[in-house]
Amino acid sequence: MENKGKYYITTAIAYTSGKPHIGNSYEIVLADSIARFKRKEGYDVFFQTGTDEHGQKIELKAAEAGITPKEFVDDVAGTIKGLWDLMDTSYDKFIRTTDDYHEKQVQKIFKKLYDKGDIYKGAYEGLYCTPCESFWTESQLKDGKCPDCGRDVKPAKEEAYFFKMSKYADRLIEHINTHPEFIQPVSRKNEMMNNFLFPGLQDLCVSRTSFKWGIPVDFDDRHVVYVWLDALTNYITGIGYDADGNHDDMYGKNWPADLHLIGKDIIRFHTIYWPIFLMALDEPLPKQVFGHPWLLQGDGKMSKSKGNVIYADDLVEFFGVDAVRYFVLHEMPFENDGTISWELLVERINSDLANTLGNLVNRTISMSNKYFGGVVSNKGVTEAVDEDLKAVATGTLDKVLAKMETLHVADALTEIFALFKRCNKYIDETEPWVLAKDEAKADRLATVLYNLTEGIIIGASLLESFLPTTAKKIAEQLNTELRDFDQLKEFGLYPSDNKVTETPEILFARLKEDEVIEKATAMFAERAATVAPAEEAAEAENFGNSVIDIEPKEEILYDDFGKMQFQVGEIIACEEVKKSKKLLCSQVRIGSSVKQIVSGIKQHYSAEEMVGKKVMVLVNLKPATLAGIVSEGMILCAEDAEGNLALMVPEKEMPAGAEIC
RNA sequence: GGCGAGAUAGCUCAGUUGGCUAGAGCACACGGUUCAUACCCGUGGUGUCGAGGGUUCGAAUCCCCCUCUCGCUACCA
Repeated sequence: MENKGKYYITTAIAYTSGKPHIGNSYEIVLADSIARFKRKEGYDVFFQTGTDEHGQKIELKAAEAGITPKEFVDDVAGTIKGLWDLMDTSYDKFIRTTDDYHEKQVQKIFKKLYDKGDIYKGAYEGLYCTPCESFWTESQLKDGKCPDCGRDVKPAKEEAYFFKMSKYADRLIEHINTHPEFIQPVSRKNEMMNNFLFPGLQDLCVSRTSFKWGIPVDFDDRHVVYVWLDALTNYITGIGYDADGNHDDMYGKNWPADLHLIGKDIIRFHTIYWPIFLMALDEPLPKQVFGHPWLLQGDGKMSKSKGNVIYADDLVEFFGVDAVRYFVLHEMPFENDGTISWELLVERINSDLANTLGNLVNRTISMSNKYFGGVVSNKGVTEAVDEDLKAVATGTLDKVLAKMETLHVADALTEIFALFKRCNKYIDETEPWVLAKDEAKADRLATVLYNLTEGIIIGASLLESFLPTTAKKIAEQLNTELRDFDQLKEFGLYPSDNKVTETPEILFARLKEDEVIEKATAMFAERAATVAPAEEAAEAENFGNSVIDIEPKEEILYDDFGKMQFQVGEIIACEEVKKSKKLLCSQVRIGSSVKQIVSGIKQHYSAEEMVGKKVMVLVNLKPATLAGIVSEGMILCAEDAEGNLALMVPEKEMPAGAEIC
């Protein structure tokens, strides 16, 4: 196979806050299939994946578990690597952001950018808006006041490091415009341009002082490096980048990356921040960033306490590795989210893997054994019907190549299965069992079986990148080798008079939907029973007995507190604010008066369930207009790290208007 | 609210620059076949191509408007 040069592909590194579910394990399989395919195309592939192990969330989870953050991430990283291995993925490098060489380079990179002036220490004196909890740069102020609320801004107590994003914005816009392939799918390009680049990039805060579990800024160790700056650089530190220029040869060879494969939720970080960091480092930009869609669970929302979270290892236990690989690859379209459910899994496996492919291999080998003692011979007795089979078999490679070129992996699989379907049809057209009854047709029969065997091995060779184990099994059963791509345009390379296995193994057994669902239901029930008592509190991640730290605010006087009037309010009516996605407009009875209050809680409470609730209200807040509606107060809520809200309600029955003090 | 995408068979979706009786896979029904994992092959849709209007000899495909869904983003007292 000719060498086509290097191909460096990466996945996003997985966040080690917990075991990833199947939707998160999809990416590694997709990347693996692309990596294997590129290798077969003749590229010198380097495939990197790994784990992202710093951040406040991990610090909290470790504390919750009573272990150190490092112990925590060692455990989870081990689990993730185990899953990647279970899925039969052929990564060349598994990087962890706690690896010492990575941490050292991140520190050097931070210093380098600081020395260069792209990172500067927060000059926020007079520029913090307390009510908005936002920092502003001088240029963002309107008439010297907060651009959001128009109030005074004042000196910030917390210092932080910032990255001058705007400095490189024009260059990035230029790059994106001149490289239409850079952001995939293209629809994402518009989102980035319209929402971030055109309105103007704000400088990014790239350090934190509110927690410790991160890479310290070496010249100012009260700060740790922002997790995204830490995580994104894995793509270069993993292949030997050195901030001083003493790169490993691997780096010179592989950078820039050919493809960053990531989830659509982190496209912003990979197509804006990451390219800009690279520009600041004077390094070339990755050639392509593909934000793939998600594989969502169809039958109800996943929840640990319900026990119905599907993990890759569950599916492997039920169906086997290749069946799972096939499903996630096939079910995931290019641009829209895909769905996973037990019903869909059974349907896909039965119709494609068991019926079309497995049965084809099985019936072909069975006939060879039955009619010729397993010997497959090309007797050269061809008929017109053979031509189409041969044309399809030798033409599939180009079709698959074309689909893979644009990363349409699901469509590539469909092309391969079209070949297997064609083989099945060929059996029907040639009717080997009829030929077998006439001894004069023995050579024709042998030729037919030879053609079938050849068609199957061509298909299996194409399938290898996606279902490596299955492809290998087919080759073993046919007693031959899988082929390189440059041998797939020729028909007839299967050695004549070769003998296939006498005992063909069933590749994929047909499944009964109700049995699978019954088994899955039992598994979920058992898991819910064991998980619920112990982990229900911890379930909703950081709820229950976990804790949350927020940025401390300035100390206030009792007088400040005394200025605020809190009362119990009864919601007597509530309706959605049509023009908004998050706002509910409530009529709240407070004593004998009724106030109209708008709250951003539509995603957590429906208008109907709000009615009748007694809630905590800040009543003497200056009225404001939201989405065109006057709001005369504030309904108080608790909020967790994920932004979930809970209304504050009195613990005992209290009348509307009761003072909260 | 801003920007963008989409609404096509029961389900998941294809439908190039407008053109003959609108397609594929799955599911379903019927027929054929028996080598094979009750499998394979064939046949079968009167689908308002989201609603309405317009341009055109002709529109799923172009224009206008409406409804709904989704993504990103803003607001979220």
